[in-house]
Amino acid sequence: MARRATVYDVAQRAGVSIATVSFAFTRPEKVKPETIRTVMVAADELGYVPSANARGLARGRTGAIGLYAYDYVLDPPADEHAAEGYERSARLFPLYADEVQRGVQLECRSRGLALMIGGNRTPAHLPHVIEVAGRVDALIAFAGALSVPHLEQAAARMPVVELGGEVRVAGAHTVLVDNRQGMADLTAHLVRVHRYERFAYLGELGTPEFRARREGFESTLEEAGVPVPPVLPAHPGDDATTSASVAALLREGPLPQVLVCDTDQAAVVAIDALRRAGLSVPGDVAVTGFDGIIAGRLLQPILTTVRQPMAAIGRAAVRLLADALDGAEQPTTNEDLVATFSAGGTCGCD
Amino acid sequence: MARRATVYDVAQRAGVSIATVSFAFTRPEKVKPETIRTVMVAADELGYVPSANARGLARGRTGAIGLYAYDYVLDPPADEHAAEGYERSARLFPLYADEVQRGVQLECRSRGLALMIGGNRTPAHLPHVIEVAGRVDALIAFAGALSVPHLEQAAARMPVVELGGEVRVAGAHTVLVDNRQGMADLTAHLVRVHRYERFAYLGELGTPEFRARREGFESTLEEAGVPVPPVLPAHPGDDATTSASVAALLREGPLPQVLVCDTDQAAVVAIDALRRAGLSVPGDVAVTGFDGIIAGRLLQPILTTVRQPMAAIGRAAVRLLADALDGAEQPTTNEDLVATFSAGGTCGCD
DNA sequence: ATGAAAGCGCTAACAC
DNA sequence: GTGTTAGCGCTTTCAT
Repeated sequence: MARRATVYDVAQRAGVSIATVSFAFTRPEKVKPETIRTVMVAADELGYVPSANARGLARGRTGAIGLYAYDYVLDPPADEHAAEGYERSARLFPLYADEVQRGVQLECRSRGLALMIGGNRTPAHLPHVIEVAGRVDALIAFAGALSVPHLEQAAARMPVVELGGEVRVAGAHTVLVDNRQGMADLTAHLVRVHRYERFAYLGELGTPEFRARREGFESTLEEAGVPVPPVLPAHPGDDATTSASVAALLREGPLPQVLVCDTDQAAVVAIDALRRAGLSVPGDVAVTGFDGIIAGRLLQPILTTVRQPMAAIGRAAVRLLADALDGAEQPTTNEDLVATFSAGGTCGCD
Repeated sequence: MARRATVYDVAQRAGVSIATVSFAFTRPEKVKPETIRTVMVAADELGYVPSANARGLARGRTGAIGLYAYDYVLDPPADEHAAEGYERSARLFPLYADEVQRGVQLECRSRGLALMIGGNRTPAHLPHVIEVAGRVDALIAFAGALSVPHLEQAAARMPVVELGGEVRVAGAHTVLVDNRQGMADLTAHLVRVHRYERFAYLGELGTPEFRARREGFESTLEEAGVPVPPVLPAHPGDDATTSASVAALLREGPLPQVLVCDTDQAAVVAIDALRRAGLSVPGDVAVTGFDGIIAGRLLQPILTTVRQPMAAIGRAAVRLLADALDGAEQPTTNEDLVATFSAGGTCGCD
């Protein structure tokens, strides 16, 4: 590749100083129109492209924001076998994080912000997030994707917003969705409308949002005097575990009346597993999810779930950061969004 | 936000020189283990995060690659009215570019590359792509998203791969899909199996890939001695035009037997428009698409189309760039991928 | 094994 | 309105 043209080259060719070149690009109103034209011509001829690195160094800002997501959001199946089922899995459709990312992209675009999406394989002791943090002015992180210390470290040097979390880390802004209430609404529907009494619960407690969902579930059952089932393991991105949990449920019987899953993804996998086992959903077992991903809307019948405003979450995060970036040192803000119960057919309705 | 700690701070705290700090991070084998430990401790205490900008400046590389997509890929509906229909539109589902982007992300991630997704609102005369180009080591661009001069300008200073194009720009690598053959296969199916003779064609000729599709269509019809219809306008991201073209078709009659669309997105919109007009697809008019997006698989019946290996396209692009980046000055490579005819029900099959 | 010092390309005072 | 110049934080010879 040819050596990149620099301000010096352009300045020389245009017969002006490098400062003038710089001004011509960044503060055209301070430069004589004719001079600007001369500079632009020289720049074009040289194919000059300002170095974002140098600019960022000098300005102390990069003009980009970072997005840090879970690993599993992007990870493809490891082997060929998995890859086969993969084609038919929920992963074919955009999941929660994909939808949120789309919102982030849209908002970044309309604000002229570059978006940096982090990689991995980072040098030894540096957490992956640093890889991203070193090149952006602000950071968006999915709740649970970063340890609290790392979040705090990042928040100490730049605006950070945690997405969908329930924990308010010192210095980090948050975009919250009321997971607890959403799951409570869904559970209440199952108890009051369907009169279910034997529940099973598929999910995990690894992040604040999952815990909030579980809480909404537990508290509603307790209020209704319905026995609270244990948490059977299911992790986003690990469909095998979900299937295994369903298998265990079938093996150990008796079958619950309804299987409440803490993500749509788990619900989709669970329904598939149940149907393969010859059971009807919702005939033999009702199933519910959480998130509102597309795959759920494509099931027959449609998945009963709690819809998160995913794109809005992403947009809100960018908006928060953009404000923090040009506004003064703001107090940490928390944007609250609602999660809406959405009755489909898998809960037994219709 | 607190001032970021720099190498100087770390060096001072650890009682070493900045060079040693730098070495400790980048060439640990050249530094005494004990020194490394001292440095790391100091760095941790200070919450030191290397500045990617400074590093990039000094090294001449950023470690990031850029993705430049069409505007319409990301643009949300402009007004509220549009936003309403939006919910029901194909845009709900990932389109061609989204699927390709996913492939790009996956591959970047597994290679430890940061991915920069460009914004807009760029200073006057600089094309948007420059905004991205200034911050990355290599660039991926969708065919037609950039003018040839811009592509060449970018290619002069960094590895560039053009996605899905048919034109081989000087210095740019390409990932090609045989659009011509794909469309020829589809058209042949319509001619031989269904014996259609009255065709309509919805699409555009604005990019090499679209032109290639049209060529595959035309040549197949010509060989079969079937009259070649004109191109009725339909542009990705502009569903209104597509609907208008369908309306014109209905108004001006007689109805063709089959409507060949050069994208799935156009096909989905066209089918919707036809059905709203009280027509049956494929009963009254058969319709076909091109791309293989998810939305097409969800139609009743399934959309007949030509499937592009979208994720594979994205991955191939990154692979190409990564090779170019660490390999020597390579000749421009062209990766060829196939587009597979996929018979659904909208062509009249079943 | 470690330190000194010269850039990398650009911005932003501050002069003129 | 334009030029001079001192950094921005890091890498990287070249000495030591």
